[in-house]
Amino acid sequence: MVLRCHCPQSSVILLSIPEGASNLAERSRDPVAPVKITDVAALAGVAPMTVSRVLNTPDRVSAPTAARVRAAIEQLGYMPNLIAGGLSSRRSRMIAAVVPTIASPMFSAPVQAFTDAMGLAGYHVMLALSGYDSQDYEDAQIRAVLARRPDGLLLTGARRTPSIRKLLHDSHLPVVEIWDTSDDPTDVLVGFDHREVGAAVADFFAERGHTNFAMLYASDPRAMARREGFAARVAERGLALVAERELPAPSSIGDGRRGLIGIKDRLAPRTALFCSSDLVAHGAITEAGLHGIDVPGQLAICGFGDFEISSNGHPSFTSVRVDGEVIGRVAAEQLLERIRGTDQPGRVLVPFKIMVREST
Amino acid sequence: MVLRCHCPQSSVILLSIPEGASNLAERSRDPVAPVKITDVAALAGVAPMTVSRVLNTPDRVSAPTAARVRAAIEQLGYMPNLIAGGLSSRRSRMIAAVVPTIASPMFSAPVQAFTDAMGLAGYHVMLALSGYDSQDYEDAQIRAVLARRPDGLLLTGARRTPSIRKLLHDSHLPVVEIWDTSDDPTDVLVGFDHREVGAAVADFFAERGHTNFAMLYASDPRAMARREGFAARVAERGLALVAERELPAPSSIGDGRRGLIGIKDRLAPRTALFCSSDLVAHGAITEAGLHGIDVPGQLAICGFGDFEISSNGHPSFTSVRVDGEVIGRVAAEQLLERIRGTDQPGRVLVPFKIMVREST
DNA sequence: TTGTATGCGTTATCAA
DNA sequence: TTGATAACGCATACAA
Repeated sequence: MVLRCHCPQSSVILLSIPEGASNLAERSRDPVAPVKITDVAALAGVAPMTVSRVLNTPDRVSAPTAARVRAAIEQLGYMPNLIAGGLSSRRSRMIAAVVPTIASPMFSAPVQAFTDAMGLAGYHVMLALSGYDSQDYEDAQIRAVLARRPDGLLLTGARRTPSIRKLLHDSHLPVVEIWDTSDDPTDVLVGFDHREVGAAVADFFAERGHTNFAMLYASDPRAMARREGFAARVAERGLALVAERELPAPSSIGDGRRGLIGIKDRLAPRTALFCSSDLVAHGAITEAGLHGIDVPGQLAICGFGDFEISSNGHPSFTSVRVDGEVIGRVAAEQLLERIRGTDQPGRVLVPFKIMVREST
Repeated sequence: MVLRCHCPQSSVILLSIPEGASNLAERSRDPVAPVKITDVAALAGVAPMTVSRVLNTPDRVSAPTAARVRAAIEQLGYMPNLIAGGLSSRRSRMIAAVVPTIASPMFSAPVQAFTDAMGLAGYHVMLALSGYDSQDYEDAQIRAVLARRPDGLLLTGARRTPSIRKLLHDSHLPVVEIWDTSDDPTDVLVGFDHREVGAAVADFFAERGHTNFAMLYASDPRAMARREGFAARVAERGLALVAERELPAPSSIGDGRRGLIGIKDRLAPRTALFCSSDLVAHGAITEAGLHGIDVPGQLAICGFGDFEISSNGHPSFTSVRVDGEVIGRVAAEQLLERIRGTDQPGRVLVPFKIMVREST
């Protein structure tokens, strides 16, 4: 027997089946009755509520009773049903995380740290990927996860549509927004100002004597905010933005290479280029090398993200460091405090820092 | 007022609160009674069951009734409670994914593709990160997610401890294991044989006339399987493995650099190096350049993963391509078929391919 | 410290 | 096609 794969792009897939291996083929429609709390209670000779207490509030149970209950749990292999518990207690112990993608370190790092930190506190994280294409899709993802009755939400960015904002308000759910800032966040926020980042990079270049600037930026809201801050500061200083180019979001190394090709004829003899991510910067540096453009002599380059490639590649390149892991961990802390009701909503602004390396 | 952050490693965090912004501070302990199915039913003048049918099996409801119900849903902003629905129907419409990390493209790509594909089918994905440190921790993560009563599981690799294997069998849950293969998978499997990969790379090098081999490998089970396949094939051919070094898992570019330093004194004049990931390969190439070791003249290098840096960096380098997105998408397909009961368990072996570039 | 009664919001099942 | 009833498995609230 040969299994068929309905995946159009994967015509190259080889298929096979295990020979005589024992597996779950015999899955029945009538699964073994799973052990429930009443079974444990019966075996331990206590009320179901006592079993529940052993699991949730052990200090309110006497030691000998608890021991009997634990023995029964062990013997039966009891595993509490958190769906039922969640319905009853109205606390799902789940958090929904809505991020554009986890294919970029920009978001995989905070999501990883957030998931780890929430896991330690007994929460599971549901992942919803919103992409970069449409606000409607993000809104739909938020609505969809709300049907799971999460105990809290992690959202990316601080720009919400009015209907989603109203929905979140009415739900009274703790919400942490990351990777951006706003004067009027939905609830808690852990992020930084992307316009400030752009301005800081412009200042950094200007202070090193640059007068000609360029930018390669992805077409996502935050990359565009960095671009605006950069361009505005260049203009304030009366300097020249000689070239810029918008790239797809999220942008890849290849986009950076293509981007550099797109702007290279407009570069001044000594230009300072700000790239909206380290992947773009790496691509731009690679392509510059192939065209004999000297970095940093003719072209100084600053990336964003401080991914490992900026420091451990060769040549190393200057990049704006924002610690995604810290954002994820602090977001978890803040959300947990909101869930426990021990804290007021607020903004946590995380610092960014320009890591100066060989490319500038 | 200044909020304090309890995050020890993040002493550099600046804190502030929004001024006069409207947010969720007024979160009450008695949230607005959420709209439930009975409210919709009352407004539409039907039984709750009819509302449920409009949502879940619309073809079993007459058009006019369905229209009235939909109007009521719209008017009240009703959002079904999937926790309650899950308890009643015994189907949570959630899948748990247990992967070591999403910080590496090795796993973020399949998880992303899997999450997207399952989302289209109405499933949400719960993420559990198992790390690389201990089997016990992975087992604990699997047990923890089972308490959520997922409708299926995505697990990484094909090596399960006996107790987990028994637990999964007894649960009768569809399980898809990815990124490895086994003669005796738990249920469905979408992966490939890492020993074969190692052997194929050894063959590739040998056919190009190499007689001296080296390896840098991460200390995770699959990277070690690639190493075994590589070393075994080198031995079979009667050739020499002149140097190898184990690196932390997951390994970074920096690990690759340090790894190369560790083996460089033992390299033969013409050595073929297999690295367990493209990050390691990139680090090794970078470090080789700094030591004046010519790639590929003195040192030929092959990576694993075919991450973008292998093709779009400079110099480009040879790498083993395995399409993580395809693995994720096919894993979703297979799991959905198992959930629907329309397919038998089996293995899908995805192909790998050596992408030859400038480093060999 | 432990137990009892009740409800969480939905869907399976059967009857009309 | 629609409705009534009874779970689903657990935790809240109160009583003992």
